[in-house]
Parts: sequence; C-alpha cells; structure tokens
Amino acid sequence: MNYEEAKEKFISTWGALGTLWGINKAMAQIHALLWISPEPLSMEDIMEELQISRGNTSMNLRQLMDWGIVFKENKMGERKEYFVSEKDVQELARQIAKERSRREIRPVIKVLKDVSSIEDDNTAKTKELIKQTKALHELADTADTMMNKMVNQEHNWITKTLLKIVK
Amino acid sequence: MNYEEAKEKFISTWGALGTLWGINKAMAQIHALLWISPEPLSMEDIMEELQISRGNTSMNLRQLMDWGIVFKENKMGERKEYFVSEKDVQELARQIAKERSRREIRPVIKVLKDVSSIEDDNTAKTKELIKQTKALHELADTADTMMNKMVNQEHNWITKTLLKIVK
DNA sequence: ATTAATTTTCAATATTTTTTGAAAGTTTGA
DNA sequence: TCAAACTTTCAAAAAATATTGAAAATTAAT
Repeated sequence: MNYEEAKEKFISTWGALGTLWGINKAMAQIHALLWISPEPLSMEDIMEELQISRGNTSMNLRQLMDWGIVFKENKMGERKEYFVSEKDVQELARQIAKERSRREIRPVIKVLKDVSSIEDDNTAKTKELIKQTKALHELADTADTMMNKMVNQEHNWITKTLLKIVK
Repeated sequence: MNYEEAKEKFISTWGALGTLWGINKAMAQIHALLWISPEPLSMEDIMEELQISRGNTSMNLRQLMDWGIVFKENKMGERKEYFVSEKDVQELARQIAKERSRREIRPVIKVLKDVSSIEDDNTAKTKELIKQTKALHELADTADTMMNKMVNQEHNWITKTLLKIVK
C-alpha cells in the first residue's frame, strides 16, 4: 500500500465509521483529512481533495468547530482561512465524549429520571416501566459521570485508566 | 405524568437516541417497548402499539435477535410467536458493546493497523499519516480490549468498575 | 395432502438526510 | 466607497435509508 492508497483507505474508513455512529460522511472525512494533514488546509484544498461542494465543506467545518475538534488558522498575509484538526488523540477522545454526553446522553438521562419517577399504581405494567427505566437511569448516570470525570482529567488519564482496568 | 404518557415518552426518547447513534427508529422503539413490557408481545401487539407495518416489525425483530437482545418465546397451545427483551441492564450493555465491537470497531482497528504500517518514505505527509493513524490505532485497540474484558466479566462487573473509576 | 395461520421477503414508495450551487453576506485593501 | 476575495446560507435536488404491503414461504393442525 502506498501513501495515496493508505490515505484514501483511512479517509473512507473513517467516513464509514462515522456514518455507522450517526455522524455524516462529509464531516467525518473532513476530520480524517485534517487529522493526517501536516499543514493547515483551506476550504479549496478540502473541496478538491474530497470532491465535495463549497456549501457542504463550509457547513461541516462549522460543525467540526462546534464540536471543538477543528480550528481556524490564519496564514500571515493571506486572506483565505485555513483549518487544522486537534492533533492529540486523547484530547480528541475527550472532546467527542464531552460533546456526546452534553448533547445526547444527559437529555436522555433526564427523561429516564422523569419516567422512572411516575407514581406507582401497583399494576404490573407500571411496576415494570419503573423498574426497567430506573435500571437504565442508574447505568446511564454512572457511565456519564465517568465520562465527565474523564473529560476533566489530566492529559494522559484515559490510557492510564483503561490500561489499569485491562490489567 | 401518567403511565401512558411515561410509556410514550420513554419509547420515543429511546427511538430518538437510537437514531442519533446509527440505529433505526423502529428497531430502537421495538426494543424499548419490549424492555418495559411485563409480558411477551406478539408481532400484532407490536405493530398495533407502535403503528408500524408487519414487514417493518418482522425485519427489526430479526435484527434485535441478531444483536442478541431480544428472544422468541412460545406460549403453550398457541401458534403465534411472542417476543421478549433481555431484561438485565448489564447484560444489555454487554451485548451491545460486544456486537458493536465485533461489527464496527474491530474492522476499523484492522484498517488503522494496515494504514499505520505503510513504509515510511520520510516525507512529512507520510510521517504524519503514520503517526496519527498509529495513535488512533493504539487508543482504539486499548478501548476495544477493555470492552472485550467487560463483555466476558461476571454479571455485576460493569457497575463495580465504573464506580471504582469514579471513586 | 390440504388448508389456515403466521412469518418473511422484497420491489415499490415514502421519508429523512445530505449535498449542491448560486445568491447573499462579509471582510479586507486600495 | 468600491470591488475583489472569500465565506455562509438556504431552497432545491440528489442520495441514502426506512417503511409499506402484498405475494411467497413456512409451519402446524386436521
């Protein structure tokens, strides 16, 4: 496998993985491209490389910036904007965990809490609803608390912790 | 919030969360319905409750069974098939982790390994590709190993471990 | 072996999501 | 202030994904 093949393989694999996890292909691929690029890239560069439109590029770059994993960069004397990805793998993981928790997990935890707190009327179905949503609530809450600890830890905490668990 | 409201809220929230994480709405909602149902449900019951077609119900039940989180059950003297969900929250988490690892994460780890192993030609871009994909490979591999430990642990391991981390 | 009950399949349809591209907006420099 | 360089927005189009429903297949009882 040469450089070009490897690059394409990485970008398309990252795009496919994103899709599987609810992240659109263009967004995942732009991220992949910036992740392996030693230089900041302009919108033109990205459009060219991934064969996508200007509008698509612009919107997905904005989303990546909203997620806190891509940044704008200016070159002196140049009008054009350039983009770079967060390069540290731990920081990337933390940022993604943080955002998914905030946007997706916490709202669900809130619903689970509310649903599991309805008044018990002693019917089997109500009992089951309460019991099962409470169990989900507890698991989700514990897992989310852990994620948040993770997000606020020192740089190398993730790997150290995972390794400790794995023994 | 009464029982009906709570039930609907739970089912639609679970469906929406699924969608966000790449699982289709019907599949997530069928799972939610079975999760809180104290009795096994027939295909008719599910179609009726969620207002979805027979074909849709059949296909998504099959997928849930492929994921190992829903099972067929027969009532004596009845021709019809009934379905029940895995009820244990830990087992649910383990099963989902196990399947997502097998189907989605491991193939990506393989690609990362291959891509990060291309020959270094000492150009900046090749060096960056190798460095960054290697970093992802290491993180993904560690996390996946942890997931697999998890999957094969005793029943209550997840919560105990998470709590230990959280301190 | 036939029929009735039930489930599965899959081409057609509907829905949702993503992408495009051109117009509108913004910024910078002359 | 004007205009060139560049970016953003958003309605329309395209693509991807999910859903339907009826025909085919399966199963079980008579």
